[in-house]
Amino acid sequence: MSDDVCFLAKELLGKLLISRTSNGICSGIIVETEAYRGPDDKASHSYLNRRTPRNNSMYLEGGASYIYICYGMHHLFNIVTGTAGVGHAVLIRALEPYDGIEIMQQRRPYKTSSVHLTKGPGSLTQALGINKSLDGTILYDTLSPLQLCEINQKYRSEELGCSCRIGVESSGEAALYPWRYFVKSSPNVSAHKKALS
DNA sequence: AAGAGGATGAACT
DNA sequence: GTTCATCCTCTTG
Repeated sequence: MSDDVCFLAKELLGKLLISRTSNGICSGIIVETEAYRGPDDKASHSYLNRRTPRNNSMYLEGGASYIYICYGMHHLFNIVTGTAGVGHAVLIRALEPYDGIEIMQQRRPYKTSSVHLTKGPGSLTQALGINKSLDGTILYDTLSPLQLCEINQKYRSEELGCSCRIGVESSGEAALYPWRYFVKSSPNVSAHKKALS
């Protein structure tokens, strides 16, 4: 279906993201995502199938990670969803801390409450120790430093919301696409347009 | 070679 | 709600 990456962005809510580093294991439940849909989405780095050294891993087979640096200082973590050569990806915007919370707190330089620990795309990567060296990682391998995992967390459709995406105002019509998905009740979801559904 | 702008977060008013 | 830290990446010349 043409809305595949959007469908998957919603499906990823409730999945567990696990990070394994020399500091230990920690994980969080995905509660906020955004879909970026390949060549026809002006807000996507893969708009018009553009290829640069930065976005190369967006064109990997689905199940890989795409990690890049935003504003020169924040690492943003995406899950590639398309077939090889198609630049579809889902940005992970927020997690609910699940395991290894003390490790995450140690990684966060500011004294943040546990709510803020993994709230926001730049925050969660810092909490899980995600950086560019993990770009292109295969996420379904059980020994991977980054693994996506099914736990039995299901949400009813009325528990989920959607809105337009954050920080893409300059992308014209694409800024209006309702491709941000989130768990309404989660305190870890950014407040931005949380009320829309 | 240079410049503009960016899928942000934290602190402060 | 506003401001600014901070620097990488892409585009243009």
